[in-house]
Amino acid sequence: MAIKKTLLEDIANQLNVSKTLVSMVINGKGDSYGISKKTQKLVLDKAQEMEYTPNVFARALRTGKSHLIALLVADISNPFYSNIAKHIEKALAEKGYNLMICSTDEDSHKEESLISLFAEQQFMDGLIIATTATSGKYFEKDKLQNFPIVFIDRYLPDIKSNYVVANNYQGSYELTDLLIHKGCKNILALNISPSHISSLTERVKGFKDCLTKHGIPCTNDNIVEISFNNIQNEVRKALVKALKQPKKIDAIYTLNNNLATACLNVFNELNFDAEKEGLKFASFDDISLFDFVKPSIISVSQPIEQIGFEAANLVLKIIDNKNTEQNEFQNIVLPTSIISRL
Amino acid sequence: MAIKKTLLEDIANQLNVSKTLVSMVINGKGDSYGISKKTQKLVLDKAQEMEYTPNVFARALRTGKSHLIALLVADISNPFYSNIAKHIEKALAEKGYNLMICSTDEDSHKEESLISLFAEQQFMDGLIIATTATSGKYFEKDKLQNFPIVFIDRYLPDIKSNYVVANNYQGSYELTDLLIHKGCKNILALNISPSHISSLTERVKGFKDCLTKHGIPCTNDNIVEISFNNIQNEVRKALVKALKQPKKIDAIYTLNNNLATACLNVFNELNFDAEKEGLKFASFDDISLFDFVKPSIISVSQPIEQIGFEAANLVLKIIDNKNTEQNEFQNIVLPTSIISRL
DNA sequence: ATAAAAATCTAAACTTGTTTAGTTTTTATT
DNA sequence: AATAAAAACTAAACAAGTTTAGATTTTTAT
Repeated sequence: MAIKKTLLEDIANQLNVSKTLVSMVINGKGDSYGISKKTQKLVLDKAQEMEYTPNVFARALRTGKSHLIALLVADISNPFYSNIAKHIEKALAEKGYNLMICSTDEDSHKEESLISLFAEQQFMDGLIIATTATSGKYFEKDKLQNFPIVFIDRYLPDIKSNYVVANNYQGSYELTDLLIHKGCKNILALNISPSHISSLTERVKGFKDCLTKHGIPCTNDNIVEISFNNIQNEVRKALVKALKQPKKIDAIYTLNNNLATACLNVFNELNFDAEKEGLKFASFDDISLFDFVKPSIISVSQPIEQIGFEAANLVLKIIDNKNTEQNEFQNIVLPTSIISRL
Repeated sequence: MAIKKTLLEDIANQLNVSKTLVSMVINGKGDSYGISKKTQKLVLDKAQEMEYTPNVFARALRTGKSHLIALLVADISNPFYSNIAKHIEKALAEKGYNLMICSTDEDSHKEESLISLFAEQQFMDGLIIATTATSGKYFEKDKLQNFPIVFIDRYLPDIKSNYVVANNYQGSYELTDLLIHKGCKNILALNISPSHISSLTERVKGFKDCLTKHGIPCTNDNIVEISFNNIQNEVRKALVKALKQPKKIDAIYTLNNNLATACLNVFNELNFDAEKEGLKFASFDDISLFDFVKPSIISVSQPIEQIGFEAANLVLKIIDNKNTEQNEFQNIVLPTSIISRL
């Protein structure tokens, strides 16, 4: 029924040569191993004729290289991650690597078991990860020491590592600055938990520092934390509470795109017209559809294409350098831009 | 430097048993091979202690099963696909399978070379694909005959296959019907090319059939085709042309979400207020942010979660049935729903 | 105590490539 | 023509598991 796959040996038998020779030629090492041009052509032609495709597993088993890179993110349906994924995939494909994408659901146990599956026993040649880990402890285990890992979006401040991130502090600072210049004095920031991840702590810091610089006090009421697994309900509760406080808030700043969407939903539910109420709406992370959303959204746009490109190339570079035992960590911080829409 | 990985043999040596035995126990076949409970516990404990993880490649090479499923879509950054991907991944993970996602960019050459890489030599145990192929010819080649493939979103009418799709005809018909009931008489539909794919032809058919039923003529001017690689420019051209036609259009219906976004962009560019102009805006594919977009969008929402779930389970079912040579193709067509937002 | 039966375990083959260490063939040199 | 050097090629080991066929050991029955 199923057609038998062509093996190296089948080609070798047809041509009366050794499978060693066939392997060498197929891998483009014919010249360096001194295989005559004539024989090389014979092999290549026969391989094509028999539609030979190498068995990925046999090759990976022997060479220890799978040409697979894993991408671990909290949620591949988040446009921020799916767009990064697209650009990573593209950059990797150009170098003959394939990408394997998995979601961790912001669950560090799931993250660890995926890393264990992928990194140990060299299933993957490398890993690009938006980690949900609290600390770098897990990444310090012996078995991961020599494994190429590039952190994106978030890094772990307590360990040295390779990472590619946006300048979250700067972006958040600038956005806050813009709001203040537009006259906002009582901004409600919505943060998401787990909030220990670096991108969020830096956004919070940028927000607070900017308020401080402008002499605006920042109380506990100014930053509310929403849990990842119950966004919609908690945002509703937070907004309802904030909107009926005596000291009127004049801006809402959501610290990522999930929160922004949840906020918009609540506005709809409550039939709340932010623009009419003189409330500015701002968010970290830009989505293309934000251009058409009401109320208009002031946002911080991350250099998504560049993050993907840099991450892909960095992980490949580390893989190449693996033998040379170079141990210098690369930290790439990319600038964000404000999209003001006003 | 790098810590040596634990092998089956290491465990066997430590316990003075054969690696055969260790393999059996680790794979949960201890009982069926009559390994004593005591020995099983010893092995399991030692494996845990030594942090054993099997080499995926050696296992896959010997068993011919990788526990990997590939998902091929045109563009993983399209929210429709990334959301499906998320649900597929979830359903597969529950059964111990991992998902590998790749983009084809609507390029059938890229699609074929990925399929060749994945399907031949059993790199993947199965494939879920939103194909960009024009015909089923490629999928009829001998080497793919016994390979588990599930088509999603689009199927190929000229071959028998397993597929999970939304009822594109019905959804499009209902949407058109709604527009007509709202008084629209001259609807401009924007289609995307390559337009041969089944989801689009059926949406077009639903659109046309509904017009016909209502006695509304459908001319060439009513359906404009936009090419995937130049969406923004071509949509602009099409809209500019349509808007200055003598016979005023009273609705725009984009046949997928990419076109909807492009349209919105053009509205912005032209400073065109569709609602003020009495123009209804409708689209196949719903995105959550559509809830907040101006102009408001009438849309057809596909059962994304269900598509993902069904596709994942179908491919696993085919894999299970592979031995039993069952050859009945499953065709799952799921209902859509209209989101009217008016 | 001993044969038969049941329980427990293992040596070696096998999966399909890549690589090492070498052999055979051809060409060049004296 | 004999020898050295270069060119072209190959046998066998190897990667790390799984599986087959069979070997021990233990238990049961007489």
